[in-house]
Amino acid sequence: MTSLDVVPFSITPKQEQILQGAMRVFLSCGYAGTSMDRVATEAGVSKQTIYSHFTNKEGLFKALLEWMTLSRFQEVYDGGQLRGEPAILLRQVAKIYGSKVADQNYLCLIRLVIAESDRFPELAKLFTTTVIKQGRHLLSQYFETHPELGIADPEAIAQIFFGSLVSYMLVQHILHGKDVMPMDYDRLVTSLINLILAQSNQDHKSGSNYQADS
Amino acid sequence: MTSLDVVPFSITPKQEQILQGAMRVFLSCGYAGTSMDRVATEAGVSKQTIYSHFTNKEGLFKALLEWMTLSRFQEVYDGGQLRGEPAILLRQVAKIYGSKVADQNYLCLIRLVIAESDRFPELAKLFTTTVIKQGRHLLSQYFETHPELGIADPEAIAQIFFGSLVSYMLVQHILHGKDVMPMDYDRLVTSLINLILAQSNQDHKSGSNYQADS
DNA sequence: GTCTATAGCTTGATAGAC
DNA sequence: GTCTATCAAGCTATAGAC
Repeated sequence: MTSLDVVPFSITPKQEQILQGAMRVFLSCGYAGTSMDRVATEAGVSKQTIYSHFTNKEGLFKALLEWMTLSRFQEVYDGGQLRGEPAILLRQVAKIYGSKVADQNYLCLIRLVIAESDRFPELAKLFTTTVIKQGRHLLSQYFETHPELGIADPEAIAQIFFGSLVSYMLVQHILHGKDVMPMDYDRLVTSLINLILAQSNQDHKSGSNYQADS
Repeated sequence: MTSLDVVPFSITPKQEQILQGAMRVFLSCGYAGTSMDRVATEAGVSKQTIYSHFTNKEGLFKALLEWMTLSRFQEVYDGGQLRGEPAILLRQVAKIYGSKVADQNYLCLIRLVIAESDRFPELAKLFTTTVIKQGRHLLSQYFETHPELGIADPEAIAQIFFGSLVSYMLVQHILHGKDVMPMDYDRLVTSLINLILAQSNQDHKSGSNYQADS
């Protein structure tokens, strides 16, 4: 029923031509706001050509988002395990993340995935699994192999790390936070790294600072 | 030109009836996916009645989002300054935030604001200013009045705090992360609070842990 | 103020020539 | 495989009765 689990992407030149056009329209107009006529014009093909390669509007949309999600992030996460000095590595990860995500096309992809997350939940899950889960897992593993950092819950801290970066991009660049509450990216990253690395400078009385009340 | 700066909201019963219907349709179908016929049916009025109260589809949409944004969050932020023991207060803020935002209608509002942030940037700015900026400011002020916490950059830490919560809600509930990478809210909040409060347990050699490389 | 009826246009999808 | 031509359905917005 769905081709999301295993995706052997082989794209013909014609299909890529169509997807490039579809990308321009879908990313700026959304799913409902995009007309197949407009896609045909933008891609430089006739409408029927689109329908012969992709079943219908829904099929074209799914193919586009799978294509963008997978092709974009396999170039980031193919490095395997993370290595290096904590302070330098964390800053490097934040820098790579910032430069990859701050790209206009990529921000629009995120916005579109969010916008259609109810109509196309499988695409949202694909995005979450491919992009966010893998990032969290890699960083979590790094924390686990560096017990000297004194991190009690690596998975949660990794989620906080990426979550802070995600919400920064979302609020600053998509929700126009840069106009009404600007904040320098380096400044945020610096505070974030100091926060995490400060764990290793104290005696580890883990969990002594709070009392859960549930 | 825009009525976003000062919003003296006085809604007649008829207008509220229309907005209630419009809310149901817009929140689940998006802007382009919503038809005025459907709104009319859902609200139990005729189409022309809508056009006589709100100029056009765009006017109805703007009025709806302003109404929802402002009415929802004045009940959260009217408490003024934050007070109390840090560990307890931070957990309380996270709890209130979690219960307010985890609401289905509110998640849909966020999704809609993000989805239309390019077509309606003013609405995105209103949302950012009303919801996120105010929260960050209140928490930042709290940190400033509690120097014993050893927080070097209150504004950045406040952004990290709310950013972690925002991205949790976004990834878990909107992007279906709860299905592919579940994480307990309390677990995240606990790690987050420990991270922030750990600053006070170490000697404050601020900025000694990293080296900026820009 | 609120309704019904409809104008004028665009939509997703298809048929048939080449 | 790719094109032009076309269909039925749905769209925003308005006109005019009451």
